[in-house]
Formats: sequence, structure tokens, C-alpha cells
Amino acid sequence: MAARVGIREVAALAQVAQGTVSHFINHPDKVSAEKRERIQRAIDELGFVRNDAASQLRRGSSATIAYIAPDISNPFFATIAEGVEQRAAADGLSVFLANSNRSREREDAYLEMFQAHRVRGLLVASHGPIEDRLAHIRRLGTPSVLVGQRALASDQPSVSVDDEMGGYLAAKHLIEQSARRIAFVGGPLGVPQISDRIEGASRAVRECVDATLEVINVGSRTLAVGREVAAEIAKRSPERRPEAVFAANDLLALGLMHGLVVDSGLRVPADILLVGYDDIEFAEASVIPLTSVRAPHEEFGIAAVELLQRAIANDTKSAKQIVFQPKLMVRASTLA
Amino acid sequence: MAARVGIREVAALAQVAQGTVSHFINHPDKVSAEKRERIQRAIDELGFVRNDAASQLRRGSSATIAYIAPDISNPFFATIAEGVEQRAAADGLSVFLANSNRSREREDAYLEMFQAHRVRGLLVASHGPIEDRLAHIRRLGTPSVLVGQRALASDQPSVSVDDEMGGYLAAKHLIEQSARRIAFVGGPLGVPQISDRIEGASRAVRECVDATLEVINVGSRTLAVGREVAAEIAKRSPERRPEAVFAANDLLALGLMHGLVVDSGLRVPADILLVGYDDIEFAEASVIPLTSVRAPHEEFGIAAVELLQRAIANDTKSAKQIVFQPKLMVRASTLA
DNA sequence: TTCATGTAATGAAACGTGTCAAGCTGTTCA
DNA sequence: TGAACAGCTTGACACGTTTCATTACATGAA
Repeated sequence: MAARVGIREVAALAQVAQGTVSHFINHPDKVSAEKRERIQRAIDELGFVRNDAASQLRRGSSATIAYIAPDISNPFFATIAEGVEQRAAADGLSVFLANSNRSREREDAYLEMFQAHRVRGLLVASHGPIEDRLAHIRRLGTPSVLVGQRALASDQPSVSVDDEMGGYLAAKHLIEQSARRIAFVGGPLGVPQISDRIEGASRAVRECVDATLEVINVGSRTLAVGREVAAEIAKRSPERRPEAVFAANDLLALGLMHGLVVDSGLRVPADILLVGYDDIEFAEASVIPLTSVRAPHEEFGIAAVELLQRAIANDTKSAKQIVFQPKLMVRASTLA
Repeated sequence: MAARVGIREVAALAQVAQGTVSHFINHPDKVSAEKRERIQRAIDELGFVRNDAASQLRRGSSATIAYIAPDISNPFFATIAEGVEQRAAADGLSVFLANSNRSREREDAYLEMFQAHRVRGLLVASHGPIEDRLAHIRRLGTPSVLVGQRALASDQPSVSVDDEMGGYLAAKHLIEQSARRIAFVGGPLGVPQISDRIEGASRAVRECVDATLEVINVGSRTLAVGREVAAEIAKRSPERRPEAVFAANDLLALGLMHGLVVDSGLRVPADILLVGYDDIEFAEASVIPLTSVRAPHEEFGIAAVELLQRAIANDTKSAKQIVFQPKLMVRASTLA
């Protein structure tokens, strides 16, 4: 391992002052061609890599933002991350991805860590209430954008989808396909994204006299859980079995589909209609293409970064809450 | 926004020396209970958050590692990431996730950035040749573990799957299911992971006199590409159409399945057998469960972190290359 | 020639923390 | 009683970079 080499060593070898080397790194055009060459050669020879810690310490800020996702193995968050990265790169910002794995502890640890890193701003996708912590962090100087749920506080920027409308569209569609006994599968109920979807679905159900909505509460929204719920549903007698299932996200929905069709021999859509949420790529790619409520993906990430930029520039005022309108992608899983 | 507050301000408010505050943060047991309380109160009151840049600058290293993935929206890499995070957290390390998006430029940028960050070590999953760059970086003091492809250099640690064996198992199985015209869909051919799989498949095919292997080369391994290739295959006359397709990963395979079954009305497995690779969760969860070559997921990430720890500790010597043996998960897509 | 102007290069100061040798206080042992 | 010692505490310094006021030098105008 080479002895640690800094700007000083480079300067010595190139026979210039350290200030000049710094200039070379940050404003190459301010340095004469001759010294540029000498310095470059010295850097190559010594294998110099600038020390970010020192650099940041001096400048005070860090040209990076962070994106904290609750579950990186859900493709929905992964595609948002791609939008974020792409948009941030255009502004010369680097992105730290973090996966809180639905653990509040991990989430807190990351928030703290990124604050300590003096990150320019935070993008936080979270279940559960987090606005208070974000407000606190903002007061200490780090702005943030809440991703995926609409902020309640007027000075907290957020990018979200109109989940009430999403829920309404899904249930409305099921009713139009003549389903009456409808089940919503999702949870925990405390998560705003979930309760909004239920709210919207309820509204659609109320508009139809003989439609009913059963809520099947689950602890997490994964393929495996969907499969378990499917087994439970399949066990019921046909007259107690829902005619249609609206799942809180596509992972649940695809798990349900697998459970119903493969494990229990029911037919989708012939026996049960099925709607998902998020419209991840796997929804359309399923052998029985899944009807799903489409939230924008990349644009979501892009909008979040742009909002964060505004928050960084404006410091405090004029927070904006963007709410995307969802769109129902109708596919085979609900076309009886 | 609060004026910037450092250890000094905290010390002043708590009426102690800055050195004591530093001790409080790093070795709380070395500080008397009374001052601990005073300092804690001052920290809360001022909203002090330690400046990581200064801290790192002083200590010289950074309690973080980085994991660079080629494509975070492929669930395979996402689940590896989870294993990595989990294992690293157990050692008190934080993980920076980065998504190179299959772009060599982005990959280079991240490598440079993490070096500048004085990260403890790098986990790099990459297509294409990268060992030279890693060797260079290692010489400058940052160890790394190559993830997903076996290192050629004996001093480069790596964690990989025996892809030749994986390819062999897949093709062998197809032949045992009486397929003879077999197609491999994947690419680019320059990627070692891909060529190894082809190599293994070829070996299996050579063991059977009348079996043939056609290689359908594609630029990237996504759902969309799989669907396109399916359309092309479906257009062929039945006697020119492969009886079985071995896809280089599950994304391709699921795209193929969708294209064959949904777009073109062929039946899997009745008309065409289909095998994937990686065994992501969606493979089993498919309505037609996908036979797939299973590489370990979380354990993969865990092993990578452990190897990296050794590399960090031992500095240079005794690099180890771990090669996992793949396992064929036989499911409906190949059971005619 | 002198003066004004502009461009390159310089070197010292400062960023906020961790470390370390030294200091202080009170206790124990000979 | 004095010395040795332990446990906290202190304050100065170093980490490697950026910044900025200055200097050095060249060019063109008066």
C-alpha cells in the first residue's frame, strides 16, 4: 500500500505550490498549460486521489443527496431510485442509496448518518409517520422531500400519488366488471398510503348499493404474504369468497395470483378478479397480465429531486406538494 | 436554519473543554456522569450533529463500505444488497449502495468517488472486465471483492457462482426432458458470466448426440428484450423453433414466457420448455412457475462482506475466491 | 518611461474533529 | 508525611483541503 499522498506531495513533485494543485483540481482553466501538465504527471505518478473528507470539511457542503427507501427489493422503489439518480446526475449531484428495510431503527440511523455527512438534502420514502423528524432535521439545516406520502405540514415538500383516487379507480373498475363482494388486502392500516387506498375503495363501494368491501389486514406487503392470504381465501366456501381482490401493491397481488391459481387451482379472472397497485414491470409481464394502478416511476424520482433542489435553494419558504394522478392499467386479470 | 454548531459551541455551553465533548461522543465511559449529563443537555439544546467530514479527516478512515451493482432494478442484485447490508451492520459498517446502471462511465465515477471517500472497501458487481481497475485501486490502498464473477488474478478476492456448472445443469435438464433443439438467449457474449453459462450448456449438448444449441445473442437482459426475442421465436415454423429455451437470467426468461404465452399463444411447457437463471422470487411466483438455476442470494452478500473484512485486515495476502455451486430448481416451466 | 490592468502563482489561514501529553485532584501505600 | 497512582480533564496540535489576500510578472496605454 502506498504511503498516503496528499496535495502537498503532488505539489512538491510538480514543483508548484499546493494552492496551485488545488486550483488545477477545481478550476483547471486558471492554471497555465505548462504547470497543468507537470501536475497531471505528478498525480499519475503518485496515484493521488483527493481526500473527500478534507475537501468537504473546507467547503462545508457535499454535492450529494440521499435517497432512503423502505424496501429496495420492491422494484417500485428501485425504479424510483433510477429516476432519482438520473436526474441528480444531470445536476452534478451524487446519490447515496439506503435501504431501511422497513425498520425504523435503520431509518433513524441513516437519517443521522446522512446529517452527519452534511448531505445537501434527503429524499425519504417511508411508511409510517416521519414528518416530525424531518421537520427537526430541516430546522438543523438539512432540507428533505417526502416521497410517496403527501406531507401534512405546509412547509414540508412531498411527492406523492393520489392514493384515495387510486383506490377509487381500482374498486370502481371491479364493480364495473360486476364484482360485488370485494376484498382489500393490505396493511398495516396505520400507513397513510394504505388507509387512503382503502378510503378511496370505500367511496367506490358506497356508490353501489349492493357492493361490499372486506379489509384483510396484513403485516407486510410481499409475495409470500400474498400467497398466504390466497390460501386463506381459497379455503372459503364460494359464496363467502370475494369475487374480486384489490391488493395494496403488486407484490401482494402477484403473490395472491400465484396462490390462487397455482396453489389452489382457482382461475383469474374467471373465479376471482385481481387488481394490484404501483404497476411494476412484473405486473404487465405476468402470464396473466395484472391490472394495476399506475403511479409514475422515473418521473416520480425526477420530480422529487427537482423539489429538493428548490428546497435547497429557497432554504425554507415555498414548499410544494406534488400529487400525481394515478391511472388504471386494465389488463387480463380483471377482464372476465 | 441554526448557525453551524460544532463541538466547540457544545463545550462552551456545557462549560467543559472540547476534548471532553469529543470523549463523550467517542468514549462515553471515560467521562464523569455529571459532565455527561451537562454535555448531553447542551447537545440537545444546540441540535449538535457531529461533522463526519472533520471526524473522518482526523481518523483517516470511514467505517463504511460500498456496494456497486450494475442494475438495482434487477431483484437479484437487490437481494444481494440486503445480505450485504445485514452482514455489514453486524460489524458496525454502513453500506453505500450505488447503481452503475450498466454504464461503465457511472461505474468509474462511483469507484473514484468511493476512493475519495476513503471507504474501507468495495464490493463490485460488474459485467465486463474490471480487474485491472480494481488492482490499481487496491494498490492505492482500497481493497475490494469482485461479486458475481470469479477473479482471474490470485490476489483479487471474489464471490461467484460456478456458471459453467449452472449452464450445464440447465441444458442437461432440458435434454432429460427430451428437448433436442435448444436455444440459449443471452448476451453480450463478452461477459464472462454469460460465456461460462454457454460453455456449460455446450458441454451438456455435446454429451447428447442429436442435441443442438443455438445461441441468440442479445444486448441486454431485461423483460422487454425477452419479449422481443419471444416474438421472433414464435414467428418461426414449428420445425425450426427451439423445443427449449435457456435464458441467461430470470428477467429474460419471464419476458420470454410472457411473449410466448401471452403475445403469441404458445404454451409453456407444452410447446416450449423454459429455464431461467438466478432464481429471483418472481421466478417461483410466476403463474407458470419458472425452472431456474439458483444462485444463493443473501448468503452471497454475506460471504462478500466477510471476504472484504479479511482483505481489509490482511491488507494484501491470502485473497480467497469463493465459488458457490448452483442448484437447479425444477418447476412447471420444464415439466411437460 | 510610468502607470494601470490583468493573469498566474503563492503561502498562510481556517474548516471541526480526534488524540495525546500534561495537568489536576484526591486516594492509597510505605 | 511524602510519594506513587488512578481517574478525569484540559488545550494545543494535526488531519488535507479550499480560499483569499498578496505578490510576481507581463502587456498595453498614456
